[in-house]
Amino acid sequence: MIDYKLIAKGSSIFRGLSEEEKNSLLRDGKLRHFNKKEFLFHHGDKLMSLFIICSGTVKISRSSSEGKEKTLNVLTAQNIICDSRIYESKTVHQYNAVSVTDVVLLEFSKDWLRENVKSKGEFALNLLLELSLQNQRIELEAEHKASMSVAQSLACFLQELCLAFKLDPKGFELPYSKKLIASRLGIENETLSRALPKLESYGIKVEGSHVIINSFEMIEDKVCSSCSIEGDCSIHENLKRQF
Amino acid sequence: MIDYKLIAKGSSIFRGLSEEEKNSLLRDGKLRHFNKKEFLFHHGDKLMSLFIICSGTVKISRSSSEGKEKTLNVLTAQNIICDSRIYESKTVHQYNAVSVTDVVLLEFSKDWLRENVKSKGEFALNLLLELSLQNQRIELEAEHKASMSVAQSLACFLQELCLAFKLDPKGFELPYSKKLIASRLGIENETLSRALPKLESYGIKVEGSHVIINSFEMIEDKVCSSCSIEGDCSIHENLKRQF
DNA sequence: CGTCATCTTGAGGAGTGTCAATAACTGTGG
DNA sequence: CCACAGTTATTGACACTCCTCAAGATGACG
Repeated sequence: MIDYKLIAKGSSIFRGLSEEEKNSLLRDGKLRHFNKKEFLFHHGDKLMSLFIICSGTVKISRSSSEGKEKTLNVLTAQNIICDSRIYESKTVHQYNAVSVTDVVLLEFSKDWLRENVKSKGEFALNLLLELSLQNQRIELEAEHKASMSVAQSLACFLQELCLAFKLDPKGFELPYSKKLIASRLGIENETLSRALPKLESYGIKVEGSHVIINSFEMIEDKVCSSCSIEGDCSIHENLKRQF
Repeated sequence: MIDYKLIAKGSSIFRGLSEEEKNSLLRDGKLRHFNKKEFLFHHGDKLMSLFIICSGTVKISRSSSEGKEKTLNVLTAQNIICDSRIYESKTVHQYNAVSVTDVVLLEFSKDWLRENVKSKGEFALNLLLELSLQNQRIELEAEHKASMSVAQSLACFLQELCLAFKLDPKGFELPYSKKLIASRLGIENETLSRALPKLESYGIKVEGSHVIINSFEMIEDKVCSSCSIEGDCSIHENLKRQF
């Protein structure tokens, strides 16, 4: 029997809280199970809860008016699924959330969130930090997409993936399909295919779904140079927590 | 003598608070004056404060490694200038903030913010809402940039501008230069110039800096359809507060 | 072993960035 | 008030990147 609450306890939104506080907060969570390719919620559903992922992978997506589906994020254990509209008084989900694998979640109500933000100052600060990190990630991605070629974005993405999943750079399998990666990067499948051979110039070799990373220069050169002038770059820390 | 604190009191982060609370919070603000084209802070400066704009216009920008400057946002009275890294323990600014016109601000310290988040639950909720709206704006813009042509983005932008500044659609002057608009939209000046004539098909005519908007179809069709399935679209409300 | 989804490869085209030249505007000092 | 310099805006030619459509190739799975 896996202790899902123990996993959830490691989520960043509980950081710095006492054991009692964590347990008290977690007591209100409702355990939910989903099979793969199930919708956790649809765009347009009434927004009632936030979730903490205990196991599995969840895709956050939106389908545009032209029928195309854009993947906004791919989340795994200890990440929270929290539509940022939850802080508005009465709204609907802006996204779809679909399980990629089998998934276990803890569900918390909107009211639980508001109550605990008001009464627990430390918790409020954690949420503000979480939201601000999300903010930074979105901004950074927008910036990357504007200023880098597809090959560069992809190199960056693979290196982040390797760090986030703690995979062996000397050789690992892609944790999810190229189709999902393309959608996540906001490009077409064909464009992704064509970018793969170009990665050799960044010290990355991809054959099928097998990846070998010889250098992390993209992250060193690009991400860090754009995030801070000082040497103490916190982006790697943040990346690990946000994937 | 203008009462700058009265203007600041109207900022969204104080919403729902009592008069006493507002006054107590505002008591800690330090009034700052800047001439036009002055830096409020540079990318890399130690992050110490947040600001509320009392009058004037401020450009938030970042200069990329290739020396190009990207405008991330343009802010005016009652907006807050708050680098989202303020919620991290010890960091530096990620952006530059430069005054476009003469500017008056109220400055509040990072510690002031943390203390009041902890002790005033309603204030914490306001900040979470503010941050989540920022989040939504960035996401929406990224999405627009990916799915719309420059002419569409521009039409959208001008219509938002008109609403945000409460300008007369039948004829108004651009509140800031085309160069700044291009930078704000993440495009080249030349591309902006070439997009202007195309706006006629969206019911917008631009000659020099004079703009006439005959219909708001872009906002109706594009923005609202992408933000919510339900009829009660809150984006106009949000737009007005975020410009 | 056949079916369906995923992935790869090719050819063509639309849109935006780049470079360069010129025009319009702004502000300054004489 | 004008002359000048510096910025901002427009227009043209061209290159490059990515998207689209189309056809195969590969792989997963019943």
